[in-house]
Amino acid sequence: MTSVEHSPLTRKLSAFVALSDVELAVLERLHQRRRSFVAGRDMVHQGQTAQAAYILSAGWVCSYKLQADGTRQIVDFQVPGDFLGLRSVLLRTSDHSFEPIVDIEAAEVLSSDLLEAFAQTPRLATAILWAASRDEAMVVEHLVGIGRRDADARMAHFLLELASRLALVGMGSREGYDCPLTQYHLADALGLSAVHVNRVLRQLRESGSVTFRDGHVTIHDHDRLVDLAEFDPAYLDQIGPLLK
Amino acid sequence: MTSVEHSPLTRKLSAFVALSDVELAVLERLHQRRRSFVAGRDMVHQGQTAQAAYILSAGWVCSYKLQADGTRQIVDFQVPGDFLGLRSVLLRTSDHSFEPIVDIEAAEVLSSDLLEAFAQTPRLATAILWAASRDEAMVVEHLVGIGRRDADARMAHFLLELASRLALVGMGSREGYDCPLTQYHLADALGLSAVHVNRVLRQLRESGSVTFRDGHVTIHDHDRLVDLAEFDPAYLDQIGPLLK
DNA sequence: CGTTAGTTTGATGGTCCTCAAGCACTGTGG
DNA sequence: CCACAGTGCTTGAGGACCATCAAACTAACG
Repeated sequence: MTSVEHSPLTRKLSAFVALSDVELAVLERLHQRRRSFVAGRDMVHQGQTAQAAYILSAGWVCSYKLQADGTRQIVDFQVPGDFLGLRSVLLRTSDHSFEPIVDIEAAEVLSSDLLEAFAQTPRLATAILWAASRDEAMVVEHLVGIGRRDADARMAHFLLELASRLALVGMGSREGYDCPLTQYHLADALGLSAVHVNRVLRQLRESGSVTFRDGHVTIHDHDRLVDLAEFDPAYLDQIGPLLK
Repeated sequence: MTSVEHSPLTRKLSAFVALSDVELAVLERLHQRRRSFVAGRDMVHQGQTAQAAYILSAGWVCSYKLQADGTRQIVDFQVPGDFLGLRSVLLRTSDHSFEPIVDIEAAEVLSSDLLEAFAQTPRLATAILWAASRDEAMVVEHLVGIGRRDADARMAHFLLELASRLALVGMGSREGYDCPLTQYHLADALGLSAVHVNRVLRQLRESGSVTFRDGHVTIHDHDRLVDLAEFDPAYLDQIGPLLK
């Protein structure tokens, strides 16, 4: 490979905004402060005042809210190229916790780094705000799914969204992708019990739509899955170029 | 009353940030372009590229997403003092529709107005971004509710959140508030059927916690309701003063 | 005074939860 | 090398919660 290795975030943003060499350089410089976190130990706790955000470069993270009765609701997952706690930097809230699902690599981004980068390249600022707005749209879509889709459609939709997101950073395709989530993660994210998640997965597998097994999602029949989920990727694509 | 009449938004922001006279003036100037919309006719459609945001000054609005099968999910409600479509201005997406629930009064805010105001008073910019982040936290809490609370708790939580929000703009208290929503609105927001909403309301009424009738919510036993909902208002309060 | 929008209640059934138990695999210590 | 505990997956049985269908009732409105 002769080309420069780009970070997943760079790759993601480049899919939507043509970034100049200068902008690319600023973006890569945001990745200086490298950090590692081990699976299972929360990076940020609910209620904590965080002063830094992270750019995830390898591994998976989930952000969740714990309830008084012990149940938890996973709000969303972060995959390589995603920001983590961006809102907590721009403002000062951190209303949920972050847990690495596997050992992860992330770049710490201080508030000052970010503001400086924004000042240098406004177009980059727009691109990052775009990414943040896309994340928000995903939360809204998640809300719709839990409120108005049955378990099968919810699962199908979720697996398709992941496929889209991972494809954007070169970690999957329409045929499938690696996925370290357990059925408990799926349950906590989709508002189902782990037992029912298992049954839904079996149902999807036996119908020949998709198989989730041994950390790998295999999409057998993409069209059928899209039908089942009524999956409309508009909320992910943010139709049309953001910046020319 | 000898003091100046302030807009609901001003009132809301003032509860969290001490605004100077200059900042108050800039804020009031954002309210120049007054608009009216009639109940039931969408202000913004899903997919439309909106160039303006609105500050709601009177009436209620809901933002929702329609699905292919005809069901809809209400993502949140806007009450006086709330922004509408703020994200669509900063970026350019409008992934859901806005419907006035009653006839409303709103101030149209152009992208340029907003940027100008931000440039003049950075503290005001922070305050408005704070409000936006609070809205986002409400969506997250809504997600948690639909995913992990049963119908009674969901309803109780919803009614308490509204009480908090309305109290902030002087339109209600711990004892109750006026509320123009129908049981269909509640159903679409809470991910329930209208029939079940009715039963849940009856159950809450008969248990002496809260009564929702004839456009008015009466909270009989605030503590019981908080218990039932496991309501923790931390996500609304954004603890501590944002700016001194 | 019929029409429409919203509320109320009953009956029935499906989706999904809970409880319970067994299985496969991995890592750990005796 | 084997017992064992831990984690995650799988399947069955029974039941709760909530959806759906159906119908009656009220109030507002032209």
